[in-house]
Amino acid sequence: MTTATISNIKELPSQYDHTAAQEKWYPFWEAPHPGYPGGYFHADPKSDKPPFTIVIPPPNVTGALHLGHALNNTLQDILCRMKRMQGFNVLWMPGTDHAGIATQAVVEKRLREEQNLTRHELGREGLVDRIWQWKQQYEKRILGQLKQLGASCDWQRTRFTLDDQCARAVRETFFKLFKDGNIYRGKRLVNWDTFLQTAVSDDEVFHEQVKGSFWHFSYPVIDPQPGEPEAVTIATTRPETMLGDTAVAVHPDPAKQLDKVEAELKEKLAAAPDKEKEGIQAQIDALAERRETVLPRLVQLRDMAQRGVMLELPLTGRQIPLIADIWAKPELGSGCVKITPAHDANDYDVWQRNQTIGAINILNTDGTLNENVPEKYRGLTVKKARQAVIDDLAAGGFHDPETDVEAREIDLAHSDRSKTPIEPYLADQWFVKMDELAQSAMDAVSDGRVKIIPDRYAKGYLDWLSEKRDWPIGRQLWWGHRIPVWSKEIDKLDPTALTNAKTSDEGWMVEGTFFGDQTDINFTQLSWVQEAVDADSGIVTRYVCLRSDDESLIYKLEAEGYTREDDVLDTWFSSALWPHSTLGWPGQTEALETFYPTNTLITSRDIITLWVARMVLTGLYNMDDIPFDQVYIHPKILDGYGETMSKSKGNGVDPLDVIDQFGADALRFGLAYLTTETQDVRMPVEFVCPHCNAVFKQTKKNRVLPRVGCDKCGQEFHTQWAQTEEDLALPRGTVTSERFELGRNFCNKLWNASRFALMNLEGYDPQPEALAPESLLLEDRWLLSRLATVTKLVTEALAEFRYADAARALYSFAWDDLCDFYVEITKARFAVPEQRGVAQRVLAHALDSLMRLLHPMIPFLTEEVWQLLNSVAPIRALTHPAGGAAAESVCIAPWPEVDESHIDADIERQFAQFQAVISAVRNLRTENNIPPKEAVSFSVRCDAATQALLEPMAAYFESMARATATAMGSDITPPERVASKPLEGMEVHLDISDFFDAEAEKKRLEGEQEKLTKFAKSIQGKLGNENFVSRAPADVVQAEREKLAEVEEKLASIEAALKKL
RNA sequence: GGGCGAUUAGCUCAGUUGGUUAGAGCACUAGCUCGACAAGCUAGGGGUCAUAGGUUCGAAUCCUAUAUCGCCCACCA
Repeated sequence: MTTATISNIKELPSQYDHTAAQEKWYPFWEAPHPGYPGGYFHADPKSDKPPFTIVIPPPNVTGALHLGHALNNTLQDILCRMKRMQGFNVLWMPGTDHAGIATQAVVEKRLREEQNLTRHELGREGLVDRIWQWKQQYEKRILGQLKQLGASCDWQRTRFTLDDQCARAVRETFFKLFKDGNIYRGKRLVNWDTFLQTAVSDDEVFHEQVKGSFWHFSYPVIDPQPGEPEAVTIATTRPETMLGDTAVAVHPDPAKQLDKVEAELKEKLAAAPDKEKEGIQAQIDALAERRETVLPRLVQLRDMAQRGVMLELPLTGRQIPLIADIWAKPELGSGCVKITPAHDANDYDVWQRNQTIGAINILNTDGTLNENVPEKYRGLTVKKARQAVIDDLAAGGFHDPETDVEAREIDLAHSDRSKTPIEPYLADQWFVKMDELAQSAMDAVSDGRVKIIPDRYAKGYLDWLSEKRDWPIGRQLWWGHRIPVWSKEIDKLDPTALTNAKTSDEGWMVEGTFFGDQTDINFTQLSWVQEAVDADSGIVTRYVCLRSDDESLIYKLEAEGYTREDDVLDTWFSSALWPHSTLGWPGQTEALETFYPTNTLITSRDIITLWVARMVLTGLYNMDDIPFDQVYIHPKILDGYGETMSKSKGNGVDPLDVIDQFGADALRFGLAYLTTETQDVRMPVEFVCPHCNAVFKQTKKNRVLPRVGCDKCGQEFHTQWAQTEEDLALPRGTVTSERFELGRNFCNKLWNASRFALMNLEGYDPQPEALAPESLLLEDRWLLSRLATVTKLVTEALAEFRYADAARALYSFAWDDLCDFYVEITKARFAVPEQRGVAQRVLAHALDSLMRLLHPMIPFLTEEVWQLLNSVAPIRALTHPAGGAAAESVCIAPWPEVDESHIDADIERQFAQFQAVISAVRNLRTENNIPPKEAVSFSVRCDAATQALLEPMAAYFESMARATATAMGSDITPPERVASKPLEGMEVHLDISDFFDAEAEKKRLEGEQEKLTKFAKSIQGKLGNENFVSRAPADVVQAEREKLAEVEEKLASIEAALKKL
């Protein structure tokens, strides 16, 4: 450990060396210490301290961390470090997330680019191996970044959502849900990429306007009654899908719907600006016309639908029903709409409401038409089939190519990865039933067991859950937890086909017949079965869910002809278990016992539903208890243009770049300082030129370029986009933000204030007795009062996640109070031997407390200073020095207690008078152009009490303003030539005989006079208002009167001074 | 389309149940290398609190509308 002596303290650099501190103290914290065999960050479940647990939102192993992660983890670390100091047994559980789609996509992309291989060529195992390699590399990098940041995680417990322990929790949960009947197999529309032959998630889909057409067709009505329409007209942009139509819909109450639309339009019209009124009126007129032309027909059709009328679906020989459904819009087109549930999301919803119509999938996985369409269209691509269908419909008289087609811009979905159009595709899918689970998670928040902070975010959480939409959990990927279900089509007459599978608590193997005479494995404990009958074919499929990953069991199952599901589980399925799976569940571990439920979750708002809600629900389901009792949602970091930071935009900032340049402490303090309740953090991004170190703004243009030329020196450097060897040969330009200068400057200020204190603690004597209160001077009591106030404020603010408030309070205390005043004052006191001791003790104590209060935000610097303090002044308590030496590390030092007895408003007011006089003297000096080196003298007219408090401060006026107080009191006579400044209850006169500049002083006084006159007028205006005097509270009126008197007094003295000039 | 949030100094942000002359950091101006700190010190300049109404003795703060921006969700036959 550091053994600092006074002499080497004098050699400490005048700039804080963040790199050295980071390298020194992180390993120190992780090393074993007496009472902490696993290091300070390791949580022992056997500890008798109360537990405090946070689980990290596991970062994706997709890539490196960005500033958003830095913020998220800084906020968690601040809380953890504070709680540790407050005597809690803190567990911060670290880990990473396998992030199915994102990670697999990144690795596949690399595979294509580097080796020109597709995943199919590599095979499932090969690809998964590749991804594991990627994961090892990035996990290391991510965890390294967190350590650089100073995160005090319990690294010995690091987990990964795809490791064995998490896998066990996933299987157990899936099994439980399966057994409870909460998992079922259904159909789901997915975004199908016919080129890559895979489903892609919504956020991997981009929309592009393309030119297309809008075709009108008519479907004949079968056996219309006299007077009824003989055909219905529908329109589509995708004619080929008509081969999969299973119904045509009309609105169930077209008249009412038209009324509703009209009412909405009228409302809009009333509120609309004039320029839009015309357009809206036209729409209303069109609507009125529709009532005449279209509505009677729609009413007829609606009645026909209710009668069960069928339509002929041309080209297919099929008949489809006319149905009544709200999806049909009477205000649009013909008012009728074709329903293709397997290839359109809205039509899919219509099917959900009208189950009998069925759904027909007409596509193969490669995008060609399948066996569900008439033979002549089979095998055709969508494009070819479209033309064939149009031609055949025209030939059959169902479509007139001359009149029944119009050009239209279509917003077409494309796959981000293959850039080909997306086909909505009906795929088999596993679902989790959400009704009860969602309700339980809603209840936990509505009844306050889980508190979401700020509480406005609870609304989104509850709204989303209240839809209780079943959770599709399968993903057509290879990277993830493979669904633990095996299936086989079985003969209905198979004697092992079971009917009681779902009802028996013992499982389905009651008779032990499944594996013949196999009795070596207790299969019933490890599996559960569901059976499904396909309505059309009558084929029975049996699904066996395995709880264990026992190889021999799997072997036997597969030997029986069962095949495993290809799909893996949604990444959120494993993340949802994070709070309990990481603690060992389903094992009944000591850690789980001690640390579950966890206390606080800190995350960003975009995953409240995807992640937070699901953790609550699985926590309640698996553990029968909430996973955490509060969730703090922190702001997002945006760039200088107000856009979210992302790698793909190129506006991301690597925290390591910031740490290199400014230090982890500066990064952390800067982030905490910016974390306010309502605001997102806007952070202009700059390039740092590696050639000349110039910093210049990143623009929307240059942020996506592989090479950028420096604004200052013109030389080029490469960015994150560099791919070619040529670009990469250039030096790398880092990306940063000047926002962190605040933190760096503050750290440097703290460092130098600490250096000053350490240098002046020579001969420091802790003394066995408490410091006698009467030995404290005004400034000592003032500092202690401020310290107690700030301690209270910071403690309360951090408990309520008001990070910015805490950071601002500490910044202002350290800089404005401690450095600008107390330290300056002690310079004079240290010069006087008999005043040294008390000032040293107060200073050491204040610095000690400040380091502890700052440690959660600024861990490295505070540790550095703490260790130096320990070597110079090991005992620093003010009132109980017998308690012995300070803790061996600030990270386990007790959190400062608020000493209420120190808080003294009178003292603070008195000190403010001193500050006002100092400030007045300095101002008068500057305004009268008196050089700083010149000594001046001044006098203060004031009452006896003020005189008593100011007189002992004479030495400080000398040292801080180079001014000698010549007279103080009520009857002083200022010298002939003075510059005067009236203050509250005082008047400061600076003797300017040697620097007399009548013009300058006159100008100054007149300026001040003008301001005060204006102010006086505004107060007089208020007081002259009868209503104000009679209605405002008496104390407010009184305060205004006193204010006015004050101002008038000041004006009088300025007038006097002017007259004298 | 629905929901949420924002708009305060050139920039990034504070501003407590409505009550001093609306604050901070950066940037800017002037001056300062006195033994903590030039990443600093001292003193300054700079704001019609987005706009329009309303409530009130009194509005940056409360209400209504508008504009602009951002985020989440839904939708786009």
